[in-house]
Amino acid sequence: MSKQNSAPTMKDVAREAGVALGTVSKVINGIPVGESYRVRVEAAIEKLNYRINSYAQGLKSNKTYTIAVMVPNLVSPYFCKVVNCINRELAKRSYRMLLCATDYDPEQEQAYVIMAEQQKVDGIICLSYNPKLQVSPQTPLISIDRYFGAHIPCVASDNFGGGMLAAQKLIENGCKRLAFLRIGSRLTNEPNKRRDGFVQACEAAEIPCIMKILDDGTPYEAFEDFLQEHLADGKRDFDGIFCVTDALAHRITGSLKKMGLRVPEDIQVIGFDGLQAFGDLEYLCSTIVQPVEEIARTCVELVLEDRDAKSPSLICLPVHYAPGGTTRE
Amino acid sequence: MSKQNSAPTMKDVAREAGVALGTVSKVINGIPVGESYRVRVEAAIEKLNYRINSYAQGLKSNKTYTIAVMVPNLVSPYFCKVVNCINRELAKRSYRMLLCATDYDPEQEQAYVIMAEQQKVDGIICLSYNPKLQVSPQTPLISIDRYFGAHIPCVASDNFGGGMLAAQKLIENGCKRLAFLRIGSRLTNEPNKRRDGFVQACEAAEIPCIMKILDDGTPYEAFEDFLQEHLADGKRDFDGIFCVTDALAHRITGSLKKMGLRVPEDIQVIGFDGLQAFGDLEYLCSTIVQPVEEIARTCVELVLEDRDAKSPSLICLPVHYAPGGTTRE
DNA sequence: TTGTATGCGTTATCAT
DNA sequence: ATGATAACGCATACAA
Repeated sequence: MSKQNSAPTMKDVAREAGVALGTVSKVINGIPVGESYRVRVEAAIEKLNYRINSYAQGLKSNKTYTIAVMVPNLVSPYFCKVVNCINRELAKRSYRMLLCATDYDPEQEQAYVIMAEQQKVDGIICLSYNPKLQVSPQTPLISIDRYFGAHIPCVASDNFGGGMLAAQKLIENGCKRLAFLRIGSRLTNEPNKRRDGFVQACEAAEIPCIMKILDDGTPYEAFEDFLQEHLADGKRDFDGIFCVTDALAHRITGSLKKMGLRVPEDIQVIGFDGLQAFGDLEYLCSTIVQPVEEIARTCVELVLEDRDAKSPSLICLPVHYAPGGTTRE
Repeated sequence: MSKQNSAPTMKDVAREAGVALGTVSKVINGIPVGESYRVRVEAAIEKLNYRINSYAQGLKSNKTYTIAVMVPNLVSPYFCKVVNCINRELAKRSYRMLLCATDYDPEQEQAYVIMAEQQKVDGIICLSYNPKLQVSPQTPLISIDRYFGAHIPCVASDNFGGGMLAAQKLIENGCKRLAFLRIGSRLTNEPNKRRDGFVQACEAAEIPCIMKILDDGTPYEAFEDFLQEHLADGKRDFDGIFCVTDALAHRITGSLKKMGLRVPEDIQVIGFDGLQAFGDLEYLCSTIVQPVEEIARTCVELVLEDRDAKSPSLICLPVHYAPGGTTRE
């Protein structure tokens, strides 16, 4: 199915209306013209079903009303939610969204950046942990969850505070010894602060805390070994677990049940993200909820902001706790 | 953050390399030029960090290498998976994707179509049940899951076959009386055929079958009343349920458990879609799996296909069954 | 207030 | 093989 040619242009409209090209342009852009002219032009537009050519417009005005949004994929519900919210915020402002799914591949990320630059997007919102990402400074760039440098605003949840909150909630609910579980990129990024907050709150409460941190790519089974080691045969090295994401909390809860442990009666589990079944039903586990709508709104506001207004380099938005059945409330 | 001006143009490259504009264009487009010229031009491109301007290119060539993809949202995991797969297929072919989330709102859908036309996209892939959607015939359009007419190719799963398969599997697993549950748009669309296939297979096997079909917007509780009515106090009007989607199967399973019924021991449940937890873990329920990758690939192939090659008006792709713990295997 | 002419960055046609 | 030049569709400065 290839495109048919010959969509009507402004010139066609002008001829149809019997006016000059410039007049048509003025009508379209809301610049006052004589009433009778306006009516004729509008009629011609209607009659020919004229649509302005954004490519000609963009070429001329050097403004494309398009933002590129880069995420690893649309498999993880968190990324989906981020993209969904950003899409809404952009649509509100009549901006278009170019979606770039990178599959965590630095080469694809870089390729998408080049594409976006060629495409003359008005900005890029990117969720990437690739420290070597090169973006020419001409293109406004907003990062989610990773701090690239003072010149690139980063928007994130209050990961540190969220980690603290997780520890506090577990302790409130009666836990005496805690564990922190994480798998993911070892690269510095904002979500890594979840651990720091968690540890600090444990220390403040004088509650012991064990860590198990796996590098990306390690098979999940390593966690099951860890659980066996600390919880098998009635051993209880800890009675509360904070998982770095809801996805991990979900799998860990499954493993615990397979071991014959009851959640939340024997062990309580808290995740992070605030994911819901099918995006809008119950929480998958007790969790620290990220303010995704606010993150999206902030990113969009920043990326569209006038460059002169110097943006903050890091914005952390508040999280909250939501019970989801894996803690004793 | 507004864009800085003055990205280098072909003219700058030509000046830097000391050649004519046309020569630069040829180098970029792989048209043979003298070796020494090529080298100089490439060096200049590198030095200036030149990026071709897609807007100028698109204006000139009337080809934008952009496809608009319209879905209701990125909340439902099924839509996310569709978008994810289409994105991959487009990226493979160096096409860009303009994402349009419509929220099921016909006005937004129509607005997005107009936007896409202005944007001179090379085609639209749309998942919409809006029967009144107007798309000018110049823009190649492919529909997912809804048949609009012979001139608009529709790509869908074999919903009828999937419905049959669901009945067959329930019967194979020992069910004697079945039920079909559905909620959603009453408008004619491909997924409605799931019921027809299910009914036909029940009739062929001489198995009785009860339906409960709710209009969009009806509160979910109507299903719980239905279940009470037919299954409370040891009554067993049916022992197998086919739900029109995994999302519904998930909720129904929860309701059954709340009623004290065991799944799959007392009642077996099959859904439709093939959704997995976090997009890549276990199935949420026993299910008829849609071939989303193939659907995506087919849509992309069709939308990019030469218009002269007259496309089929309906393509149904085969589904398969996957056990997911809500049936007795 | 209306119309004309020029240029945005690229491609393609045409002489050279 | 290379370089000058004319479109593509729109916006705008400027002339009428």
